[in-house]
Amino acid sequence: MSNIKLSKSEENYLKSIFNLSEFGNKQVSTNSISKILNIEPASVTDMIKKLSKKNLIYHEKYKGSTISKSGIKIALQIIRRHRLWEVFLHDKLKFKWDEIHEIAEELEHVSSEELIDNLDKYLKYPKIDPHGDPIPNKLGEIDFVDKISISDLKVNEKGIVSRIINEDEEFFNLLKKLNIEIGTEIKIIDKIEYDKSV
Amino acid sequence: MSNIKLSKSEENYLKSIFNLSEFGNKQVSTNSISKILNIEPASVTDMIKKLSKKNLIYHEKYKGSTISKSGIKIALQIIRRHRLWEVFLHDKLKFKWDEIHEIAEELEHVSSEELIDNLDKYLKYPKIDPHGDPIPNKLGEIDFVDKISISDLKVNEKGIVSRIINEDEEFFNLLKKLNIEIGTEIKIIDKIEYDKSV
DNA sequence: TTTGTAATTTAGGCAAACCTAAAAACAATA
DNA sequence: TATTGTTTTTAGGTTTGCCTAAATTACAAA
Repeated sequence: MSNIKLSKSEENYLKSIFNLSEFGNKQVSTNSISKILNIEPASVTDMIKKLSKKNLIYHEKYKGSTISKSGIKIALQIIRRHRLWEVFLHDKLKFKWDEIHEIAEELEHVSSEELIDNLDKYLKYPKIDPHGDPIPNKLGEIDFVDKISISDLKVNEKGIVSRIINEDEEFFNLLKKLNIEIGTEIKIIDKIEYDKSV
Repeated sequence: MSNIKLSKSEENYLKSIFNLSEFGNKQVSTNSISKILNIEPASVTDMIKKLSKKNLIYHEKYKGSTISKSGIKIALQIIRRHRLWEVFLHDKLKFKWDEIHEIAEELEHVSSEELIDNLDKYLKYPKIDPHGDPIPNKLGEIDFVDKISISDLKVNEKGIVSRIINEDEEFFNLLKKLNIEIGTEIKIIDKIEYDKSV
């Protein structure tokens, strides 16, 4: 069951809805999907109808959308593919960690299960991707690791960068200039309210 | 110039036209494209118009199509991607050589030049793919190797299988049963006219 | 040279995934 | 509660890549 091949678009919507919903717990507004995918709200409504008909999400008119169990399952597989490809691109093809996202965004839609399983094996079943994000296994299970946000660290406390969430280019460049990568030990020197400095 | 991103469809047409044209030398009929791509002739005509407008092929109404220089260039790049991915799938991910074609068919459309260059490097610049077909380099140049067709071998002559052209499943299965792979030494025992036996 | 058939093109349609403009529902607050 | 502003949906288009049916052209055989 649930082996209906989805289009690239459908996959991207599902992934976004999953991400916005915080593991399927929150209702997601049409507007937020629109913003994240850079697609007009009217078009988002179209796709919401389509995904609803396939029971991948539930939709309450004018209220918002919730991702279903089977929707979550699929979203986790897409995320799994994405992150495995990121590991490959970074570890094997020697791409910088700030160049891999875009390419993985394409590769994640190549939909051979055998391909992903063999890739997983080849990479020795990695648990996190080069950004420090956990990689779901074949069953969609995620190995969580204790982590706190840098903005929750207090002044003078130390930590090790294990995950970089913000994905815009400016931020990437800032980190690059500061030589900050996954594994780098950092120490909070000062904090600006509504922000944080390192 | 010529850096207009092509759609998956356009790429597939271009690749087929190139293959049918024998390196751009022959005119290709609408019908032959239709058959190879499993798309109705009327639709092929549509796409021919589109590719003509982009100067990737020349078309004489009711006569046939010829691939242009820039068309060939692009086709070779697609073939390069396809064959590099096949090497990866076979050598690294340990797919059987008869499973790789279909997956490479998808991967070849992921259009990052840097990705392909890094993959090429990672695979140590292979010259042939697991089927024995030559892999064009970054510039589209191909390293030819002397080869003759098995049907041109005479009775009792020996040869080494270096390339398997026929791509349908039945034929794959036959070769598998006979344990024939790239590199296998074969000897012609008998010949049936209009066919060949090993 | 005519004619019949096969190949090709034209014409008109459809689904997917977008869009803009306008209507409807909801929410916030005066 | 009435009004205003924001979100969401509906309605109607567009492009891409396909389809079927019908018309046109090419070509070979009588």
